[in-house]
Amino acid sequence: MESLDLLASATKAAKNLLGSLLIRATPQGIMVGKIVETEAYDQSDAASHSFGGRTARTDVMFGPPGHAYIYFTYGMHYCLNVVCGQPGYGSAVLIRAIEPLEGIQLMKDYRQTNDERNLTNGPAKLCQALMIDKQLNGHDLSKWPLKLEPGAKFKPRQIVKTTRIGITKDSHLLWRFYIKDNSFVSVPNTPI
DNA sequence: CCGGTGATGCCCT
DNA sequence: GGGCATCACCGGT
Repeated sequence: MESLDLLASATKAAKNLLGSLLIRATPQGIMVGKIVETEAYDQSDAASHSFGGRTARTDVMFGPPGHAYIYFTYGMHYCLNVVCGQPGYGSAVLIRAIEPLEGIQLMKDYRQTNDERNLTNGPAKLCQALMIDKQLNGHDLSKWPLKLEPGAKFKPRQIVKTTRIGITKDSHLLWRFYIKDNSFVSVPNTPI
């Protein structure tokens, strides 16, 4: 996982994570997806959960890189982040969308839909598809049952850099990154 | 296709 | 008690 350079800043790690693979094992089978959309968050940034300091909820964000920070929001949804940066500094990369590669029928079962385009094109949708919830908060992503592995590399011209979704503070920052022309991106062509 | 809105529970002020 | 790193559904176009 060294090649992902997760000790880097959140914005750099967010770009590095594009194309890497998320691999999930459940009793029902294995699922694999390629990360196609990410957002960076760090403690200098008012939109970040780590802004304003370490709390019980955000503790994992301040821990070692390569672990999963999973939070619960809007009373019903989970979202997955990959912790990055130096331990002690609260930063992470939100995984906003993946492209389903393997175990697609299982993802459809967990999502209770047959619409492949709508399976994993959003942070809460991909958690539901991969059966990810708070039980995996703090999990080391080099280990089963949820692994992160390096995958395809993308050139800068293949990566779109734009504003983050669903925030109000520091909303001008261009801290969202996605793979150009990939049909599993949650919100393509955001006007800046 | 698009914008508006209700669901629903936890955390922090 | 307010606000939320969201989603599905609804109605008008």
